[in-house]
Amino acid sequence: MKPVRPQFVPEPGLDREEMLALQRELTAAAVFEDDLSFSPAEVALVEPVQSRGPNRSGDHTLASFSKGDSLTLEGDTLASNGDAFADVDPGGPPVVAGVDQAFIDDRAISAVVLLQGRDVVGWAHAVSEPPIPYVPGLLAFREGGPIVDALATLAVEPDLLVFDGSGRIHFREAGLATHVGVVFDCPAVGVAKSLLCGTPDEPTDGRPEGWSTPIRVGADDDVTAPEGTVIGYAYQSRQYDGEPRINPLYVSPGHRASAETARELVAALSAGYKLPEPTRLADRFADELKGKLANDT
DNA sequence: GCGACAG
DNA sequence: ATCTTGTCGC
Repeated sequence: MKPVRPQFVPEPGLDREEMLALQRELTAAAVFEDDLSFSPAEVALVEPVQSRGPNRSGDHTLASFSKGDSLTLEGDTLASNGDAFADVDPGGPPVVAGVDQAFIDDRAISAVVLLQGRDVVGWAHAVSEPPIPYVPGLLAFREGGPIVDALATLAVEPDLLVFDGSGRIHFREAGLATHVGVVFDCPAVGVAKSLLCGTPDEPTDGRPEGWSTPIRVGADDDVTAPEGTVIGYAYQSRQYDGEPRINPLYVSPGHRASAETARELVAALSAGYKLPEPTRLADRFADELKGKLANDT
């Protein structure tokens, strides 16, 4: 896929004010309403993808992303591979991309896994040097570039992008999911493991599986959206029966999805683990790449 | 000035 | 994000 709005690609070398300015422009282009070509029910998963047997084509194994995953090191963005897409079913369920990152010293590994229903139909990755350190509110300028590079190698257009990080739950409503979603003008949702900003309607501790509560802009919250706006949801994707101790997920719209739909999509994509399958698999993929990269270098 | 803050 | 053993439970 190609960036539809290259002017918003997070390039290195910007100072803080320029990054903030870019985020404000980006937010104006973001759509926090449903503009999807499918419904959450169409991406519903019942069981974890990795526990299934050989898929339709029979040669993908999630335990080792073994098909076409050789690493090629060249240039600043050192590697990417957008191959292995022969298995996409044109008439099948929506294609969902999960995106995550891992780090080794001063290198960032961006990993993308493509899911169509319960089939892994492709993956891609990019290795690069993070332009800036982690700064709350500026994550897209640290991880966004390599992610765009990896996504750009995809031979098919995903119907949905799922990120590990916030979307609209962000000081300027311009989290990683929103930023990259707008760059590709692709429906996107953000899935964070902790809350960046905003206020839950109710306390989130010890909630049962399936529970959720809105995240709103409170009077004391430093968020550009009007007070009272629902910018996301706390969603309990998994919980233990006995002593509840799993924290909820913080789901928010990235682009072209409402907060409610973002929550429903994440619920439909969850299959027994805390993280929804796309993000969980991307996380595993990133770890695997990290291991291979640690040796070779 | 102090605090709080995705990954 | 990353550094990491054992441990409780299905």
